[in-house]
Amino acid sequence: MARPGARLAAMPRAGTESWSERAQRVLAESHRHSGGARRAVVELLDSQSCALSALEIEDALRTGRRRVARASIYRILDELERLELVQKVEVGQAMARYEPLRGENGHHHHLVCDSCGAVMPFTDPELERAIKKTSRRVPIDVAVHEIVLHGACADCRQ
Amino acid sequence: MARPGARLAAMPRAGTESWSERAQRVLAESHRHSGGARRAVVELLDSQSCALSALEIEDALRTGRRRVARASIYRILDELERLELVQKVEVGQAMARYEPLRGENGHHHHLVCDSCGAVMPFTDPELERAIKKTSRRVPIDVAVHEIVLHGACADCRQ
DNA sequence: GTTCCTGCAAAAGATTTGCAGTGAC
DNA sequence: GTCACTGCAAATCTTTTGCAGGAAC
Repeated sequence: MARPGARLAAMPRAGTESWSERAQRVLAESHRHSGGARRAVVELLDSQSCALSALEIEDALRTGRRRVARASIYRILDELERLELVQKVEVGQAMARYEPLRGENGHHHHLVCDSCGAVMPFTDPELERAIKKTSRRVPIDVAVHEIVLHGACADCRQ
Repeated sequence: MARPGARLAAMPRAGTESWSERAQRVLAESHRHSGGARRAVVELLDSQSCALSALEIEDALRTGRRRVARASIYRILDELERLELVQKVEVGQAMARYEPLRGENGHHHHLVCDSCGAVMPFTDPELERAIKKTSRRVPIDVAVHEIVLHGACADCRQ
């Protein structure tokens, strides 16, 4: 998984760097060459507020910035995950979603409407405290946690 | 020797029936015919303490009770999910897992070792209270919640 | 010139679907 | 006998891999 040092390298410097800038920097530090596909994916991810699937990224890039091959998207997302720049989120839709890891501030969890498939972010400090406490007493070294609430959204409820 | 309750056990009522019995009953109520594949899957699920993937179920049934076709397993799991007898659990291993919904008592969440892939159940009443409170204030009608803690298990930590 | 990104195509793995045979009623 | 459950095979969908061409250094 994560390489030793990757976590430190991913730490924001002065707190002034945007996620996109930090991602570009960390990528540059761990690669010899730097191509356009990675930049396109990073910039797209940074412009989103919530998780995207690989196929949504392919679609968005095809009609937008710069076409990027599907295989490259998967490879880039894999790399970003290894560097702890994005988190893979599974919300039970038969495909993975990916979103930037922006540190404490951007940390959130997900609501999923099982009817229309909408995915929305939410935050809750109290829940966060509870889960941190739980993480200390379970028999694994918890690196990340994921909470998904499933139900019917306002539009689908009626 | 007289077994107190034996008669009751033979005539299950709402609060005393096992998950397997309830599942069989609900299935019978919503189907015209009843075949052996469904029974085999339900009994296998009932004998497990944690979530199984469709392919693990196929494997376990092939070497055990009764061979069941993969397509049938997926159809049966789908049906059990629709009837709210099982919950589909996504822990980020590129395949779905399924486990019986046993109500308050059996309710639990999951620890996943990202290194070896092990999946373990855990419970936490305080976390449960926190999540119930959260569920009331989010913009969807929460039906089920899912918490997954990722990390390294004791064996993989070294 | 060398290295390594990237795109393309094929492969792999999980899940779904179509259809025919068998078993339940 | 009829209808529905089940098995088999093929199709679909997401993700991964192998390889060759081209871009970055």
